[in-house]
Amino acid sequence: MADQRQISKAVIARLPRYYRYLGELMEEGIERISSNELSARMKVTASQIRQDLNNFGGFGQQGYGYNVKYLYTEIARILGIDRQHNLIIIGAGNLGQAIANYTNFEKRGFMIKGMFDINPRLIGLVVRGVEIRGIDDLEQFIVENEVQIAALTIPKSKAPEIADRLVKAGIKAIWNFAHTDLNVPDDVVVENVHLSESLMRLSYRVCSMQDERERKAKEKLAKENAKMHGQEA
Amino acid sequence: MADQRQISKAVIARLPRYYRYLGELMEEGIERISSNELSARMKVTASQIRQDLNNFGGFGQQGYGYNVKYLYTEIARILGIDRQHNLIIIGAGNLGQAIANYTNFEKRGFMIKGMFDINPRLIGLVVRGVEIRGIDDLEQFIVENEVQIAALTIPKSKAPEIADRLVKAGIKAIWNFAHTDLNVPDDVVVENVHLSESLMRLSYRVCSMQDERERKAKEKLAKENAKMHGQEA
DNA sequence: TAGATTGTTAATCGATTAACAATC
DNA sequence: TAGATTGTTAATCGATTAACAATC
Repeated sequence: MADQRQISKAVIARLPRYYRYLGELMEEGIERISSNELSARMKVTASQIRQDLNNFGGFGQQGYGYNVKYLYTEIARILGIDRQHNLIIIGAGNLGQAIANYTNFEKRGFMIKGMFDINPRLIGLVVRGVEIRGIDDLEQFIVENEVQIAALTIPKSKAPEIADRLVKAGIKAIWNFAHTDLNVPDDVVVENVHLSESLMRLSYRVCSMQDERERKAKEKLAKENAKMHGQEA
Repeated sequence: MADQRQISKAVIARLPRYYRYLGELMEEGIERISSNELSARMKVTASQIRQDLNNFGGFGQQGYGYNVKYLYTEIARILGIDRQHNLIIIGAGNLGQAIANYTNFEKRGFMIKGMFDINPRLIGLVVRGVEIRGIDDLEQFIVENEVQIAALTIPKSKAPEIADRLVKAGIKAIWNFAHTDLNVPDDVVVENVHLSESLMRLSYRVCSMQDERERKAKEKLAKENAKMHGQEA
């Protein structure tokens, strides 16, 4: 039931993707799937799928494969999305509202209990049934509503201070969209979503793709040139 | 000048973080830094820093360390953020607008040329000087404005169809926020930002932290119990 | 039973860390 | 020059892939 020894970060990172594909299989009405078939769909090796899943126990059956529905619920359990998580959003700008409006989060057990902002013009507004509050009420609200997770969608300048307040108020995890790293105690989880870093990685890949294209084009040209001269000679 | 052999994905993933820290060092007015000092700040090994940077050439100097400003501009060059990238945003909801409103992207050379949506009530609105257009104009706009990158902030149901249109129109990269994987040719870059997967990873980590806490508490209790009985005997 | 496919061990590959000679 | 710190090679560690016996 409890997770045995330390599972590698790479495995955890892949689990949600398995979960997504299993959900799609269920929608397609597929009842069972072999690691080989899933491997073809997901473009990972069948070996990796079996290895990954076996970190948590044997969910398959020799000669049969995996039962889609069973595996789906098991992964949900492993990820902890079969339980309810109370969540607040700090920063009610576009990003905060985007998160508030994504209904699927609630399907996965992430209940948005409140939103907070310092902008007086936003305070009092209601987004998807959730009222935007002033940041002063933060600590009390966290305790009263048993909030475990805070999404931090505020500018980086305010982030460290708010993070400290969240930690002191007993928050268990911070979903950090601020463009900075946070210093928190070891037992507080920080999951970073650094969009600017993601965009830079994309930039790198675009540029190296471009470089490769140019290199190949040059190579081709050189080859053709050599051939031409060969014909002339 | 051109990147030599294939650099590992892990190294690329770390570059933007180096860039961020170097930017902060510059703001603090620090001119030079050793791999050891940087290692302490960033909480990675000095060895890894030197190894990473040396993939792209020797930016440091023995006995001195690294010149912050020089390294900063070199990493910018490697990441390709010293050049201009023309970008469009498809999907002008909260997430699309959040991206449009993040001014730092433009500082890094990402120019938001246009926004698109199917919602007629959004079409014609202007976000940060960028007009929201109907999706019909997509192909023509991409060609006329030499758009290289498209941020896809639309529901997953529409994503594959739009991705196809983008590819046919000659887009070089897709920054994909839709909750699905995209099938594109090998020479089109896809950088995924799957927020729901990020939140599930956070969920896993919160739960296993909780498990660990409980395990430790139980252990402690057992030990204390044993001690008590020892005293009694 | 025979065929299929898992669970799991062993082999390979790649990434990180340690160590140190080169050199500023 | 002596001290500091890089660049780079070697050693270690971890993750992925291959292979196959177990078993449904």
